[in-house]
Amino acid sequence: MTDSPFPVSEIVASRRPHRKDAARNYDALVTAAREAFAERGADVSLEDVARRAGVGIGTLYRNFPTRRDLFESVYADEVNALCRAAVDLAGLEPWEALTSWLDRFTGYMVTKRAVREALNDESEIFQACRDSMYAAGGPLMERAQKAGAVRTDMEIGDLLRMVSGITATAFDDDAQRNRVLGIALDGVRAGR
Amino acid sequence: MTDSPFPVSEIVASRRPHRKDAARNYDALVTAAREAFAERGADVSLEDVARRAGVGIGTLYRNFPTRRDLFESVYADEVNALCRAAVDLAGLEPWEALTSWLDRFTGYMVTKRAVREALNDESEIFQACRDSMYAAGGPLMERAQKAGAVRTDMEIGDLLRMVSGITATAFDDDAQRNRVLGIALDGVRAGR
DNA sequence: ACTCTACTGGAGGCAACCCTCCGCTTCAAC
DNA sequence: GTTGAAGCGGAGGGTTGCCTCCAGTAGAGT
Repeated sequence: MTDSPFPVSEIVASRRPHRKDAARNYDALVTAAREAFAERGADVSLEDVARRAGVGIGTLYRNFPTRRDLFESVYADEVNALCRAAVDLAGLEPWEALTSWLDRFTGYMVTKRAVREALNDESEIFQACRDSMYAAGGPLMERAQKAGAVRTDMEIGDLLRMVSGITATAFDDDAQRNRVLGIALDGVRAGR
Repeated sequence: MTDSPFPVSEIVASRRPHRKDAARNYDALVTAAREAFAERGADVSLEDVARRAGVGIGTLYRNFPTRRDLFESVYADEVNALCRAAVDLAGLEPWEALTSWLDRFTGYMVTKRAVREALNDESEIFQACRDSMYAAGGPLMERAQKAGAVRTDMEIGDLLRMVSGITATAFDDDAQRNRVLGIALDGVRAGR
């Protein structure tokens, strides 16, 4: 919509079709795919996604010629939301702001099982997503570093990989996941 | 073979068939499967595994009626090796011993992409694997805790999940992976 | 050496999913 | 309101992987 400092916004907008029914179907597909990826992993059957979205399989293929195209759109959508969240957090204390954002990160990243691979993908759109995410999270990180809350021998990419790795693994329950994440984040704090 | 404190050893031994050709094929299958899982993920085609092992698909299915059976055997094999490694490390300094073992952990766990799920699986054999692994790693952990090297508000299960989560994610290179792992392990050290 | 048993391997039927294609429908511009 | 273009959906052909079944083969005890 409005211009944004994050390249991913352009991409998200440019892919959505113009006609009314087409746009509605496009949205339904992305939503359905997000849910499907979240609960059955990144290799759900595309037929299943189309069914969830209430559209024909042909419509899915017209919008997303390959599985990757679909995943890219879902992912870009989440990154986009995440970038906007980073801006809203500027008011908080540096460490607080950073961890709150990481919280959102684990929340939005419903596609997390597949994010692992996306993080190292060379394609243009993933590049843009990564750049946008670093552009969103980098400042929070640097601010926390300048404030002496975060060690200076690491960067935002390290942190995101750490967090996404941990949150993507299976735990007994959320309590354990948070505990472990907290421990790892203790390693991130400055001054040991 | 010889009796061992780790339940997983029994299981590994009990599954291997007696006849010579059968045993040879069994071994070939487990090895082929380990390689295949390592390089193409846990959903390789079983036909491919059989081909790698140089046996017919029928032979594979006789030994391993389901994909899960095959994965269990590969996994149990690795856990078994890992348990034995833990015993050998008793001589080192507590912290050193623990981190060396974690090193082996990430090395042996070629099946790591699938380990994530295995860690929470309820089946008998995974239970035994988990128990064995905790029995092997637990003492190293506790020793490090008694020595004041590791924080006391966590246990071996937390640590293994943390490590396996991080090592299973994609990184630019090994240097980054080790750096991030090191940071997380700093959070594990006592006395912050 | 012989036999009986356990094991072998791959042909083939089945199911799932992929993706294309095209007759029908809906939109929006005029 | 008309019309042409854009979009719709699902039938169906192709591919791939799963798993069974059984005629043939090789090991172990005698």
